[in-house]
Amino acid sequence: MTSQRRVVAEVLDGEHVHLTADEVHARAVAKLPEISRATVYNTLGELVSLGEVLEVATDKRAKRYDPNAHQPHHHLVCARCGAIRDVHPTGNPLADLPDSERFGFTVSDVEVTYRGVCPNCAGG
Amino acid sequence: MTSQRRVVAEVLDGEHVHLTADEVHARAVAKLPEISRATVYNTLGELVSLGEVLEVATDKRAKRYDPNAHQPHHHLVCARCGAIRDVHPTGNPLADLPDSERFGFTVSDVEVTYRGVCPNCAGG
DNA sequence: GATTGACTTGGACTGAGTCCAATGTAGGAT
DNA sequence: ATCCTACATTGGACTCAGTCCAAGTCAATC
Repeated sequence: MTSQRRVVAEVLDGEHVHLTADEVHARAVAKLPEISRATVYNTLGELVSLGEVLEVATDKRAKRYDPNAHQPHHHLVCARCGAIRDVHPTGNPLADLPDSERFGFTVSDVEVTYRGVCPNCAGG
Repeated sequence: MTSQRRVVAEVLDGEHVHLTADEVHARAVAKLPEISRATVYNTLGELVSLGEVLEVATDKRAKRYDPNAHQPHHHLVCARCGAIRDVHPTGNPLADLPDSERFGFTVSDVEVTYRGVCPNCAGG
């Protein structure tokens, strides 16, 4: 493990962060001025492969990186400001997909994104 | 309504299509050779605003446009080849999000994406 | 101290999408 | 039928996120 990778891992440390790659890069630069974007992308890619970090694509702009990979959860996104909260719905959506709706697929994963308006945006 | 818009609407006609904007453009060009990409994007954007077509962002590449907007449904995506099927799970995931997990948001919508491997990719 | 191989760098490149000024056109007014 | 005008279309430049690659760096090994 190199100093660059350590810095990227440190940036992602913390529970409720959902940073874009560029935001990760910006924060990494603050700690290690000459780290490059390419290295940040490489390291994020490795962390994702290792299962340490999740990619979330809640908006259609940049992917976000979610360090809370070990507790399964879904996301609630504000349609106005883009704020993201981790949420834990009851029930298991995988169980809600009957065999007749699986078309022979081996279904392994489900991703749920709730959309709405956050109190800040609603209040203003 | 102009001929360009008619052509875009025609391309999207059909139940189980999930085309990217470029694919829509390619098919539109086959019917109306000089239609531009910008017009295809404009028209798709309007159809989305009108609620006639849904944007789906199942992979991290191009958005796809789903003309099946009037029957609520979710998507099942093959992790290998990207094939997309419309699915209709039982249950209502909105009801599965308790108030305590809404953080004051006004939640209006939920999007569920199942991932797995399709029979083609599994068999090969 | 030289070799090695993995890691990093920066810049060029790609793909998807947006923006904008110039041009074209549908369809109502005359 | 012709004219007008507001709106639609065009194409090209631009942005943004991300990938690729050749060259450079570094640490551990021989």
